[in-house]
Amino acid sequence: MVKRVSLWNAGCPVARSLDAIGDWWSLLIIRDAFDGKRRFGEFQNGLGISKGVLSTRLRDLTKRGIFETVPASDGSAYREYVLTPKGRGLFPVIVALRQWGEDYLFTDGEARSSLVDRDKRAPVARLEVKSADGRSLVWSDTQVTG
Amino acid sequence: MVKRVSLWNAGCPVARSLDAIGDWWSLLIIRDAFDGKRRFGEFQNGLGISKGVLSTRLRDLTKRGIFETVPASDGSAYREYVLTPKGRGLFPVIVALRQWGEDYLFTDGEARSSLVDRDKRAPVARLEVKSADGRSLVWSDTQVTG
DNA sequence: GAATCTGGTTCTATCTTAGAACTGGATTTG
DNA sequence: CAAATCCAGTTCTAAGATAGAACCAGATTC
Repeated sequence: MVKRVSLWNAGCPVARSLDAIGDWWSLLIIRDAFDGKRRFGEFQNGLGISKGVLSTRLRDLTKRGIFETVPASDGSAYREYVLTPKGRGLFPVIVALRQWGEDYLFTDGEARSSLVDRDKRAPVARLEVKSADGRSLVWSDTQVTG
Repeated sequence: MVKRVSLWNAGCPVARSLDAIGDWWSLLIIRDAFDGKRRFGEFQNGLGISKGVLSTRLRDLTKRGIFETVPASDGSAYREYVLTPKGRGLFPVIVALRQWGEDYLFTDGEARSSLVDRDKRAPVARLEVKSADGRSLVWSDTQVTG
């Protein structure tokens, strides 16, 4: 990500993460990759994003090591975009965003998608922030140091 | 959040969350609120953000119920911005971003801040995505339905 | 009471996104 | 096998978001 105030020098991991993926579209593209999309046209159709923006974002995310391109899985001459391990490391971020949205942005009974465990078909458990020895923590139990 | 393609109608909690907080600055403002900042000037000095953008963002986040304004804690005539329970619900999102950044965006030994448990001073545990019955899940163990 | 601080508002310039047209290679179809 | 269509982009213009500075009025400090 260029241009804007750089958040890189912050010494804060949150700021560095947002420097990499904090534009309007990147996390949605990453979400779609987790949902199985791989082809340029799949991302574009699913998101309703302009092709120019998608192209720029995919290029940047690939440069940052979040995506890589591989030969298309159907044997055609095209290439597909898949998440690297670094990209897959963003799964808790996507889950956290999903759960916050579920809690606060949908009314009871409103139709929405769910994230489930493939085996049991049960919704994934709520994410919990915990201490090293397993206690559940709310934000006021924590502190940023350094 | 106005203007851009609205992500609200998506039926996807991730998209709705990003509709609310997916601009360049909101999560950083929210991070600073978790770090204890309350005053307009504190946010502005800490972030190095233009006052016009900060003003617009704080107003929008307040309208969305993520922040509320309260009388200043020092008894002056000013007001302060504090997170609502809805805003505090974003703590796992901030922690997830922090942990991804720690894992992938800092080199070994590079100085950075840490999130610790106030009591024990130990770093907070890694977030884990789990099934309803407690198994640890990677993204390929999960599926979006609906 | 003057100086300074505070929390904005307003303005211009630059970057990001929206949307459409264009392009050349790949694939499909008749 | 050639024409039609699909695919993955590139390029362009217009509108919105951000960067940065100037301005302003009320609050606070000295």
